[in-house]
Amino acid sequence: MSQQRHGSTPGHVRGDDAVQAFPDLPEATIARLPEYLRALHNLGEAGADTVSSEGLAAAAGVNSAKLRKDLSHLGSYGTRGVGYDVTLLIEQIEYVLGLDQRRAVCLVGLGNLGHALAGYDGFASRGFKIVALFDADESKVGEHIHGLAVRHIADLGRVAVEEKIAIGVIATPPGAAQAVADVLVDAGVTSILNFAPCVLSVPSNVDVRKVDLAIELQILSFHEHRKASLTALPGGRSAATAGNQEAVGS
Amino acid sequence: MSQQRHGSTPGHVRGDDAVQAFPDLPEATIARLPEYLRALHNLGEAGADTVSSEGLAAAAGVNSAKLRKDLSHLGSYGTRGVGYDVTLLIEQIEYVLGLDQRRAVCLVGLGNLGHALAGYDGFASRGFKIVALFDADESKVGEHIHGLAVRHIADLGRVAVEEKIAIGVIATPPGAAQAVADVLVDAGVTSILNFAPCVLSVPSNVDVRKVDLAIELQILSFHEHRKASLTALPGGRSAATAGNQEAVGS
DNA sequence: GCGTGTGAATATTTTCACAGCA
DNA sequence: TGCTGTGAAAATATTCACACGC
Repeated sequence: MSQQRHGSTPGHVRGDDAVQAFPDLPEATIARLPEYLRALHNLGEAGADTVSSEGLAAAAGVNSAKLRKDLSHLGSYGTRGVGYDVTLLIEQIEYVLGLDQRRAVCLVGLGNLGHALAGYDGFASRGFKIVALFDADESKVGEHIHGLAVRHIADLGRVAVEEKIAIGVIATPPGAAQAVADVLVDAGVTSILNFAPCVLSVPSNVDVRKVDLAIELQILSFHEHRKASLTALPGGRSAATAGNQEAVGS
Repeated sequence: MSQQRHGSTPGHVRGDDAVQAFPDLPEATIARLPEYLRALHNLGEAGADTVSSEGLAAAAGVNSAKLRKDLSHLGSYGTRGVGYDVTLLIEQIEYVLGLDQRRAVCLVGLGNLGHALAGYDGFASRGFKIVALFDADESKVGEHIHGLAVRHIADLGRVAVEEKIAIGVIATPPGAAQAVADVLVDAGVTSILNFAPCVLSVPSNVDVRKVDLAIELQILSFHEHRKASLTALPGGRSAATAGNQEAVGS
């Protein structure tokens, strides 16, 4: 789902400069670590000191085998017969995700969505700080949104360097997104979260993740369509298909 | 990334009531179809009648082999030596995704994010119509947002049935999300898009997709962290790792 | 010749099932 | 005994490379 491949030189030629700061985690595992982290924080706040793979898996909505395999990639932080130490595991995952250092984020495009993102608590509370807002619309420049002044996009390059921006969030219309990405890249930003429904072209050292709300709905639409066609079938399996989240609501 | 598994009874026992309305498409393929569709619409508007797998792949940010394999699951809609007919392929993908019928969507939770979603053009323009807004906050009820009145969440069940809601979008705080999901499920809604950072527990016939903005940033943070640790290495590979989007920005 | 459609090869991810440690 | 950590097996997904039809 990530748009990038990472790690290891081609052909599996490794083991040379082997003392790598990171075990190279499977991409699928990385994508789940934040969910484990959130679940652990919940459990911690609820007063749990330790949690079993079964319990954490339920809280994170995965099955326990997958969770254990994922965590085993980080090393051994569990105790057999007991479970995982909540605090220790939080620290460990935060370290791996690089959340021990708070990263500066800038947000470009303050339309509907940009406004909402600027005010989204979840960023601040989970290791990120929005330090600058940009828009191309002169009439928006100077406006204060959730305590931050909107700057003109022409200042993006300079400010990105000054403020040591680590991640750029693009919430512009699709037509403007590539130009914004180019400016971010020129300013040395190597991670981009793109909400614009378009493909961005960036150098190979830059990571792009894309969130497209309409795509999510379209995927759901497919499943609706399919469910409808199944129930209409002769031997239809009573409308229910197999499998689902293992979780038991918090 | 989907939280559900779909299709086919366990153990691959199929071929009985085999005349299925759908080829059972791989989940990974389904997740990419909306992106192909968007790219095709762009190409169509730009005046293209046909497009090669190479061209469409570039516009969608994937490689051409993957694209051809994906499309081959839908059937044969290309012409060897020529490419794909843009209009025909659009129709075909829209049919498979069930976008030929416009689906009714309701949105629950009109905080920051909910507001933005209520006004998001991308929904209307890509096959969906928001037909109702709900919030638990009495002071918000009655307020008009982008032409729709906010209703009290107590009406959700009734309205969902009346309006034949196909998809529920949850943009409430995490503490309220499970209760909202329960109401949606009771009202017969079988597809949920969840923006609340929590796991939802639902029956197996209900599909849940989750979008968590902070998780996306945390995944990027991991890659930042790793890139930083690589450049600090002795034999570090010049900061650039392998592979990236094949796309050339529109 | 060009570019789709596809079988075969590879890579990745998930799941199983159980050995081993507290 | 209970639960982690992990090899091995199964299932999915991606990539290769080329036969085939326009």
